[in-house]
Amino acid sequence: MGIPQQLEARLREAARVVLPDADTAGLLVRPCADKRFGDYQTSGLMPLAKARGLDPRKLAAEVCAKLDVRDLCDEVTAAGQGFINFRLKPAALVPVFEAAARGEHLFFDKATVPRTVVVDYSSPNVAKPMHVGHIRSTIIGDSIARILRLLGHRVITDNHIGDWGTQFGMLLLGWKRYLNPAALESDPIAEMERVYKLVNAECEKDPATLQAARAELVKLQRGDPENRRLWEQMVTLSRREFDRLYARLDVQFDYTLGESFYNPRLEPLVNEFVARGIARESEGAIVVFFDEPADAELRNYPLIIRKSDGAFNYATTDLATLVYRIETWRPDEIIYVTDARQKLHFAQVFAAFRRFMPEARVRLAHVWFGTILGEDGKPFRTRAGDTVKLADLLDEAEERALKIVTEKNPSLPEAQRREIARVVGIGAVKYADLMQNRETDYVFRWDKLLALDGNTAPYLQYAYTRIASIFRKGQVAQIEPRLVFEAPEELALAKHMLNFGLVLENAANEYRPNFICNFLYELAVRFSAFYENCPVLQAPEPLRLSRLTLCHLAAQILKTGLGVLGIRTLEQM
RNA sequence: GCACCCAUAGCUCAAUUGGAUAGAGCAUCUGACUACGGAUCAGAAGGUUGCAGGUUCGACUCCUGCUGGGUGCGCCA
Repeated sequence: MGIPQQLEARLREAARVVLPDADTAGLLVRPCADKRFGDYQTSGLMPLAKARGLDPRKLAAEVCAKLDVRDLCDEVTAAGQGFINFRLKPAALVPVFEAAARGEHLFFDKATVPRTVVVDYSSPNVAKPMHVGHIRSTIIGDSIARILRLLGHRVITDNHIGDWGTQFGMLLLGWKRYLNPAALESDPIAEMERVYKLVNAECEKDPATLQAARAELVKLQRGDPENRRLWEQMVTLSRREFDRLYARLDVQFDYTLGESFYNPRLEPLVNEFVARGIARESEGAIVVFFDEPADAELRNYPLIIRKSDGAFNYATTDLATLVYRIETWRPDEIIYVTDARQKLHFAQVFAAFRRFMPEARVRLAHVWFGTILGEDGKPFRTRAGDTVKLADLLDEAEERALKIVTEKNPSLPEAQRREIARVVGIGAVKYADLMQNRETDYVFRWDKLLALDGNTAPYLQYAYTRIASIFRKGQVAQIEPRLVFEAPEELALAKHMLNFGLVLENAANEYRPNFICNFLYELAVRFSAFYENCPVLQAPEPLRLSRLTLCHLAAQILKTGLGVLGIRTLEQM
């Protein structure tokens, strides 16, 4: 158990002595925002005092008197309106750090009760290029999956690709009429997109073309062998392109079960909804109405699960997907990572699902993120103007990084510079996206995504390489863990590391990778201060070993923390 | 029309169950390279947290109203 967790446990014990019947679940110990107060604080006694009509200062003082943390803290004080502040005793860090340096832990605990969590993210559409709009879902989803895995949970990632739907009528028609085989060879998705757009434009003017496209769709849906074959080819070609991008992004999926996978399940599902009275016919469609008090906010937003023409829509597919996941993996939780525009849709699907399987205890989370805006602050519309393809963005990022690596380190062989540029460029793009609160709208700016200075991934990677450089230069392979504190920068660095576990937990609970970015950036800032003020290799023993221990652990946290963001570290850059 | 989301420094963003004096980066200005990588560091400046009320010991955070922007709303996904 980590130090903040121990403080919290002791605090709760003391609070129970003073207030035997109190619910201490809300009694949390958190790092002090202002270090002048101490290292950790609790503000949780004030609500308890208020509920009982007690004087919060007095309560804090009483709990403080019962609090036995002499082994961990120099100073524990009741302060302000009813806070308790803790200041750690440097000696208390020694066993924790020595254990960490021996590889026994890295300042976090694995979950005692592992959960099974399905994470649904990325979900590109067949025959369309992945553009910047897919970056957030892919990167945030991947990071959430990595965080949960690090914390010891069983994670199942599933890429719910758009491989079915009405667009295939036009695609099939376009394929048959306008396909350029050579273009398909060199850039399949671009060519599929081209013929799709051609037919789409034609349909708007010419009813006959629209009719023909619909006929192709019907043939596909009825299992026509020719159309089925073409459709399979479209899916295969698209997935090959997606996989190329996922490889560049270092993103993997356990499953890629697209919408088409659920086709056989749609009709039986709708029938059961109707048979059980959850859905009913309305204006020719089959609709779920939310008339129960629990679903009051959806009262005016019914959910169509079968269209009046008999076809199913994405709500049907999402419900079938949900049921399949429950039956197949028995998850404790399912996480959907999509943009904010789908909030109502998921609220509807989740509510319909609760009616269908009220006994399911699964937690359903729609992890949404802000709309992508252009630099003018208006929504970034792919249809209207320039769509920035993800592949082009990554190319540009790597090019910029290569230029800088070549400037800084011209003596490195080109292959190595290219590899560094790849890790730095992709890392910068990911970090720029992950570091901000996912709920705020996302302004797409080349400069922001490709920035290599300031609070960016390269800054963190650079801190890591400086540490690697120390070990290289000192020819230090293994260290005997020691810990002595001389300079204030050493203590500040060490204390920060203790919070890695809290941050991982918070990031997992709130689905907010940016908490980890903040933590790592602060770690790197503290490391830089340490680096400026505390010579390592030239320090006399035992200071040298102690500083090497701090360096080693800071590097481990940087590597692991960047790792759960999907960002790699380098020994040299 | 109804619902949801957002508004924080010039710009892009943080702010850990409602907690103490709202923090970073970029840009601007001033400094620091004969210590382990200057993709760095130290410092300055920059704020009526959209407006007006309310709840609270305490509000960027919760409630109400308003302004401005965005998104969605039975047969696209």
